[in-house]
Amino acid sequence: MSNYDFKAIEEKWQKYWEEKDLFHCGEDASKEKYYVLEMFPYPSGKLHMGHVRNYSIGDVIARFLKMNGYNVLHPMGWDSFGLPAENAAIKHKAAPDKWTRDNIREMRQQLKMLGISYDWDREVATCDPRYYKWMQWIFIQFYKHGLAYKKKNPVNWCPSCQTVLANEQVVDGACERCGTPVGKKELEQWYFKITDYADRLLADLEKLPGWPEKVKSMQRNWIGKSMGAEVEFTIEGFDKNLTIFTTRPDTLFGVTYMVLAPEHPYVKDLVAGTSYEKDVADFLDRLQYMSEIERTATTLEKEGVFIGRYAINPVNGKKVPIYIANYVLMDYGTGAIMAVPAHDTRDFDFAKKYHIDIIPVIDPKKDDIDVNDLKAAFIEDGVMINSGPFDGLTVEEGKAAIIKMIEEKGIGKASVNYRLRDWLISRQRYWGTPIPMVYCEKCGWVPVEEKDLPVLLPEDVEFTGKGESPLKSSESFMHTTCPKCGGPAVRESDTMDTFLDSSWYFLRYCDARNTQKIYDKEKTDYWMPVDQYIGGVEHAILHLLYSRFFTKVLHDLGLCSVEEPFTNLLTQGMVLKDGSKMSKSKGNVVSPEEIIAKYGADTARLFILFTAPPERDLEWSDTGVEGSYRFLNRVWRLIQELSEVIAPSGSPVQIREEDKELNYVLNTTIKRVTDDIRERFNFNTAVSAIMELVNEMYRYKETEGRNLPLLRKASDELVMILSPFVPHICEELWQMLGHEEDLTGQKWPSYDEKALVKDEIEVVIQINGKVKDKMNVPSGLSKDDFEKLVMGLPRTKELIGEKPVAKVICVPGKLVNIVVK
RNA sequence: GCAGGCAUGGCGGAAUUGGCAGACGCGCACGGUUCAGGUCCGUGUGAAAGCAAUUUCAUGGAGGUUCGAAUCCUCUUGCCUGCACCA
Repeated sequence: MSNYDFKAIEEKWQKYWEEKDLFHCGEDASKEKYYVLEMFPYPSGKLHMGHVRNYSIGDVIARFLKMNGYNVLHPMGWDSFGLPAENAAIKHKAAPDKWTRDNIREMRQQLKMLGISYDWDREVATCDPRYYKWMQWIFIQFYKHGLAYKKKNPVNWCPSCQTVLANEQVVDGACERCGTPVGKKELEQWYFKITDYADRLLADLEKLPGWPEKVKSMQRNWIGKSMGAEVEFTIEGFDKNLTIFTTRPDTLFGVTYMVLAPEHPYVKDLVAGTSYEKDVADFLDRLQYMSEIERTATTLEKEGVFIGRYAINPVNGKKVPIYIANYVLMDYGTGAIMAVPAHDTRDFDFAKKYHIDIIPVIDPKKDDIDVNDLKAAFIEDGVMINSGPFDGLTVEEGKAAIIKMIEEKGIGKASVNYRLRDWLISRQRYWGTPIPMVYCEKCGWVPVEEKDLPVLLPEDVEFTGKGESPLKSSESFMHTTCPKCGGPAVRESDTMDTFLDSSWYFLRYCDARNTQKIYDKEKTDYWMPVDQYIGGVEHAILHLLYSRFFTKVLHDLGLCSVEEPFTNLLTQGMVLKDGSKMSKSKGNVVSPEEIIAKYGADTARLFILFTAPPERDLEWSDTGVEGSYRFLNRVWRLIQELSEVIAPSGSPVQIREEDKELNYVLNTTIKRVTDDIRERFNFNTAVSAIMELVNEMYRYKETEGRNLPLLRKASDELVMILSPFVPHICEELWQMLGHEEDLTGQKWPSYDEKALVKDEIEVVIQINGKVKDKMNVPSGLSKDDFEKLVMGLPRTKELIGEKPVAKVICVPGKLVNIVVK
């Protein structure tokens, strides 16, 4: 009897898999393909438990499907551009390149220690010139198709990271990375035209039944589509019309004032030379001292000033005052609104404060609301009033009718607005993909020619951490010639947002070593889409939205057949300790290294897969880990003992009466595990089922005259169905059972339908829906026979007693419910 | 405010189509093995009442549909997540 020496076993099999190159895959038209992908990590240096969870889940799926005959693509790589490497460079004077490569080496080693079945031949690192060459190539395709443009705009600026941020990277007014409050800065930057795809990104969410509702709803929210109308108001004594956006054209007759965003370009001209000029300047001054967070807080008191001008309502010719106010934002809609205090909460508050008229145009038709003395804005459905020819229409009808009218009169049109902004992709940082653009005095912005890619990151740079791209400090990098006219030119010194790098890596995996093209389209056509994508819900908006955008653009450019990259998405829960996320600052980190050293990778994997279903948060438990370790030892002892006595492999199995229970448990377990992995990803219940089988085998092996061929079959199949979860110990046990070939190449066991049916089944007898007794009856009876049998039993008669039977409900094979008066 | 999700023993969680609530594991208790501790093996373990057979209660709360509800419907409470002066 030997002990379960996990360390030796895990090293042995990891080496074996690597030497045999067992997880390498290629296109094979004769097999059904399956692309399983886990979100690639940032190489911070050490794996954490969240990684272990992510990759263990993916590995169960990959190994299971491989055993089920699928051609499985399961790659891994590194999202290796980004700030930490550059900060390390500033702090320790270490080259970002070396720092990153060291970390990758270390983390690759740790991943191998977990025994995840990756095809390492497809490994990519986004900081590798062989990868970012194609990133630059994609940028140029975007540029050539009008999807990349440069624009001067107030942008989000993180004073700590010393770089700009995309809207998506600003969380609660602070930097997503470091938590520093974000400011505004006027800068000329590169943008991607994601707004061109807003409608498709929204509509195609309907094509993703395999995504969690939560993620789809977050994306819908983020895209923020509003249907409404644009209406033009004339301004008294001013030659330009004021265009507003509204979602409530039906309330157009209830407009009592207008509001412009303080930054609205008209404001200056409208007050120039009037007595209101000073009021407006004072108001703008006050706003400037506020941070973005204060400025946009919902709790902020609504404030504004009248600017001395009037607009004319185009539908009734009414003259209404124009205000500027803090609650109207320049970067949504047209930066101007029509205010209908009777039917908008914000307008109502503002009108009350500044004593502006409130004219109801929607009648609530409710007794408890007096239309002419509203206590609050009425924002629900009702019937139009005070609206001339439109009186009597419902809100829905009114919207359509008014839009039709303004379109006919040429004073407005139906319009759609999105919350989504174009994607700001420039970063004033070193450790990212250089933007392959050159500026020439004569020709303007010119893309670098394809033959000159990649534009390599220079090494002679200074890391100051001061607001300007370090690339600027490299003379040799900056000065170049114009690809168009050959004259002197300078390079773009900014690098790309690292979210670009991760928006197409799943395509590159399909043909990761191609040096001639971004990839061979035939290969992506074979592998794409990703059948199962797995990662944390924190990427629900950023990464997943950007990846969908890239896929659609590449599709439109004829580079990709699919329009959606990820068919199924599994968002795994967090790994918690003492109720909160593991973090260094809280001091509640359990390191994977530590657990692997103490119990082995198989125990770590088993614990994580068994303790909670994948979508839920997982509470770390030291005793739970012990339990998983205990179970593996139990399996080890069982198979070790049986391997010495059981019949040889392939012995014919005869099932006798006394073998039926084990045979039943064995077959149901295979069915449960198969279904749990394939249909539901419920690894916790799959493991439970296997534990029950092990318990039954322990019981059965002590019985007299045990069936040795059956025990052989049970042992083999137990090891096989356990192997996707804990592959190392299973390979070892498989070998112990006398098999010459490795377990990884085995075919997943099937179950015998006949063995799933017992001769006798336990049924429940209920009186008025309450369980009164249980009894065994032969299985496979018809409904009538079953009812006759049960009703004829003395025990049933006893339970009914003297009471008259009103009804009998009979579910064959399950229960009989007798309703008595 | 809007949107999405969650709620089951001391704990993690099961219950797949409306059909035995609490599988499996942790923890705990008792017994065996042991010089002893650990390991391992066995038994028990939702609550309350009872010597017991058994009975009653129980899936956040209140109603409802149904022969039958953790599961379906209505309302409600608490928690988590996302968005938010978005016109």
